[in-house]
Amino acid sequence: MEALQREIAAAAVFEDAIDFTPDAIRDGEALVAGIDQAFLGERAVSAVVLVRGGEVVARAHAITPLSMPYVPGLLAFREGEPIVAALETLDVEPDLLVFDGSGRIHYREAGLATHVGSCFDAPAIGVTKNLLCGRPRDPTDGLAEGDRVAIEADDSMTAPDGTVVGYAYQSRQYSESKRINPVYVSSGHRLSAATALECVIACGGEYKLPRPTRLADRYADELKREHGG
DNA sequence: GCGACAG
DNA sequence: ATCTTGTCGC
Repeated sequence: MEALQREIAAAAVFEDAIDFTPDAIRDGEALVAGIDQAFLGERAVSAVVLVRGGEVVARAHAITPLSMPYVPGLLAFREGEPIVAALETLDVEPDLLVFDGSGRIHYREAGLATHVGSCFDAPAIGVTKNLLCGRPRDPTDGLAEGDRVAIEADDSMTAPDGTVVGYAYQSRQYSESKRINPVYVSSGHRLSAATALECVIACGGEYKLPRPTRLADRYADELKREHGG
């Protein structure tokens, strides 16, 4: 599986190859898909929420059996197929896919966002609440809202040491006493690290996670309740 | 052997 | 991710 990830990484494009801009996302000229999952025993509940100009345009989901356990570094093999099942029920093509998982911030530069984005050859971004690997260029605690810190490749990764593979982004910061952790943003496919971050910022949101991801998160919970849990 | 690890 | 009540703060 590691070998396959290296192939996927080789096919992935970590440069801008998109036909929209972050501003287009703000202006409602781009369709963004937020993707997340919840679990029901040995079944995955995959949720997709399509957002345009901050408004929900459509939702799609799929409940499928899981074939693999969770293994750090191999998340795409567990969640990839279930997510594809949900994406296939869409009747429109999103301009951008935003995943709840890493993109290039991955040992072999092949996180969930890279894996699925590359398969669909669609622009993709990975957003996580915890850092899988890589090293922040500067301390990430105590950042102010809007701050960003580059994440560089470390020796646990195949990318050349020091390569900027993503960013820690302080999307929210309420008070200074009880601090919130930043989110980690990385390109999955057809985006540079910097543009991926700009796209996430353009997605907006009132919470820590970008709006599309947050909405998919809640939709997944809603589905989970409906189907027992 | 020790450390470290998305969801 | 998931199991889970109350609770502190804006």
